[in-house]
Amino acid sequence: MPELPEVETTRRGLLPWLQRAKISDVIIRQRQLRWPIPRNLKQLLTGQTVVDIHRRGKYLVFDFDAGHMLVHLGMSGSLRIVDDTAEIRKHDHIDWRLDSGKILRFHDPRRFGSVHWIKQNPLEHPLLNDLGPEPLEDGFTGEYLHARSRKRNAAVKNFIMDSHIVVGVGNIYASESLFLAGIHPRKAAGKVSLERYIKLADAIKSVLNASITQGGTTLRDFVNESGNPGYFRQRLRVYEREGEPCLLCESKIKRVVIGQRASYFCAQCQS
DNA sequence: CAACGGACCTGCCTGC
DNA sequence: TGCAGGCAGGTCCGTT
Repeated sequence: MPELPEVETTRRGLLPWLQRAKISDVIIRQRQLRWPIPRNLKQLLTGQTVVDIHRRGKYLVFDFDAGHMLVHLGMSGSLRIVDDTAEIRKHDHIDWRLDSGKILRFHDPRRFGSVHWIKQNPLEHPLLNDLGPEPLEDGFTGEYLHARSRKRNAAVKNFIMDSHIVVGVGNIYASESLFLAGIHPRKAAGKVSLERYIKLADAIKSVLNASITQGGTTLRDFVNESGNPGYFRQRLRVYEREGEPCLLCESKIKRVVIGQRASYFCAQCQS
């Protein structure tokens, strides 16, 4: 499910409900996610107050006085604010009960999501300390992509989906960005020119920002903190549009598999 | 190192 | 109706 825009949408939606909220209880119904939930999560969090919520790549970082909780939504995860009257559905794995009476509820059918605890600097967590730059921040440029890609033979689509190169670009936005930049997804990363990487970096920023504005993309599972979908799906130019006309040249959008992931592009507009 | 396939899971859709 | 197979917003890990 969630790529950067969906995680950011979740963060923004949760913040007003969670900032300065105190955790009164933690209920864990399923410990086996991508990694087991820390056994002492309940003891760590009960009585703690949420100070702030940040995002690093696709991780949400919840700050408490005692440390930081990291949450990854995997492919199908979502975090919602509900109250006591909401029925507990299948795959509602964790509830964080708040003093306010509200509940933060983690739902994840595929269980690729995860929850972690780190006492000190969250950026030093092994899952975060080697991540690439944030695509919406200044350190992310075409020059950077060009420099990192030299001698790399992998498809440029795989290259920009590598979180050690740049975070937050998943399968949807990789296809969308490459379309905007006019680059064929199979082209070797090391053979893309600086000029085109500058276009690509701009395309990534603009696609991610546009999606955040629409509350993200909902293909199947994604819902925001209120249980509502995102609306960027209607704006997708190539993703899941196989056989439909390219919005620029009207030739048929193609679907191919690159690195075991579906990839969509226009053979006329992308080279 | 870089690249690739497999692994982790469930649900839903298609076709026989 | 049932069942097998394929596919889905991720990403770590082990093997080449």
